[in-house]
Amino acid sequence: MTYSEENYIKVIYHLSLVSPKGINTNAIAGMIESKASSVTDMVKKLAEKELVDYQKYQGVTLTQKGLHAAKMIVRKHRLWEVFLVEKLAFTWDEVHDVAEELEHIHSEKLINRLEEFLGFPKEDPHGDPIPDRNGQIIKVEKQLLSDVSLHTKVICLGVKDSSPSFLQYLDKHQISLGSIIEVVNKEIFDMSLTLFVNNKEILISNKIASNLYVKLV
Amino acid sequence: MTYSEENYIKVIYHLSLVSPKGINTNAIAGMIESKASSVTDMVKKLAEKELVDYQKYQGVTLTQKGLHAAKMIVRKHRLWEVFLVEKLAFTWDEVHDVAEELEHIHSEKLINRLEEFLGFPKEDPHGDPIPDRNGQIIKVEKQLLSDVSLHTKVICLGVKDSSPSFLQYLDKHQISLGSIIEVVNKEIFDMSLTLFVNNKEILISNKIASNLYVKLV
DNA sequence: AAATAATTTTAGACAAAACTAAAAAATATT
DNA sequence: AATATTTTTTAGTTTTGTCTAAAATTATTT
Repeated sequence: MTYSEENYIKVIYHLSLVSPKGINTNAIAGMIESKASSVTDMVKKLAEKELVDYQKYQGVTLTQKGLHAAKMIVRKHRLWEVFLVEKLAFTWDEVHDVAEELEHIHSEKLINRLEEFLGFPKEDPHGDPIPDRNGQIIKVEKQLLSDVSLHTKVICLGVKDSSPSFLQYLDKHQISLGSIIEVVNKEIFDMSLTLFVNNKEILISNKIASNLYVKLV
Repeated sequence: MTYSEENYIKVIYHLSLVSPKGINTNAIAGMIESKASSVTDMVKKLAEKELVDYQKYQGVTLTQKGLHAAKMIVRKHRLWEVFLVEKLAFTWDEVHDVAEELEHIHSEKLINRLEEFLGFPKEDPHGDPIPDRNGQIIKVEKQLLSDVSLHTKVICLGVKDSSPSFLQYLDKHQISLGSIIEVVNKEIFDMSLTLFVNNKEILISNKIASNLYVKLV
């Protein structure tokens, strides 16, 4: 598989998680930052390689083979992100572009050894699950911090939005994966929250709260 | 710089270390495993980018800019090799192909952080020097084990030949970078050596000895 | 249901990086 | 020095992945 093919497969995978029907040409073009005609060309090639099912004008879906390939790319991306953050002290917002390149390194031995070296992490620094070597994904039932009821203690699992400005905001307020958060107050007027984190009280807007995934206890 | 351009620059660099004149088209083609005509094409492009000096029929030499680019690629290759061996338990003979891919990851921050994480190593697992972030290379005066005189203690620095069969031989006999070796006996007839390594005596042929770099003490 | 709008595909073109085959230049040989 | 050989370059294709512009199809609106 070429660099470009891998990117298409990855994008189709991410889009199918959101809408499980056939993925449209334009949606793919938007993500890849290319044109619809380029997507049609590539999709035909992927169909010939039996990585996707494709019928003219009906969009594409991944085959079993394509799904597995996609998961392996996501696995690599997320394991490299863990490496960058945990071992090389990258911040949340710095990892994505580098991982975008590293995910294309072709060596199963490398990625399996890396996984072992990192202690078989189950999630990446954004809280997204890391597929295991068979493509199995363990899902944690997570909810948005904005939906948590008053006086509940939760643990931070990840983010919904992963734009640099948001990730930098979290860094600044020392909220990271695994942070223990208690909802101390909810303001009815603007739905802002008062949290107890790191032995301090901090105030966050509803927009922040509705982009943070957490789970109970 | 594209993947392919980087490979050409790297090969030209390695060839210029051996013969410091203009590097011929055929030599490059041999290393890249391509054809002379392809090399001519690429060399023209590199000349336009001012990475090499090129005159028809006279071979190429790296410019300052090209030399620096080459050293940065070699730096990445060798740092990744150290990572693979020291952190992911790859053996000497397994690292090259993977490092060949990893050397093309474009992130200065990544490679500088990796260098720090590895403790600023000065040599890769084959004993070859690692250029620092400015392209500076520290050369250690090394000699071949076959040239060491009797009853001398030396430390293993690297290999001359790096074919898998040789590297596997060394692994099997537990000779690695940093191994302390004493030459206990030299057989005049076939120039084979008896070594004292790891508290054991082992016998090695002259061919082995003349492919191992060592330094005194 | 016809007309309009949006999406998708086709057709043809281009740039990068490789190739083959033939021409040109440099080396080597007699 | 003339000829033969090797090396290098040119010219013309090919493949991969992209593009624009036009045609075909599907979706939406009146």
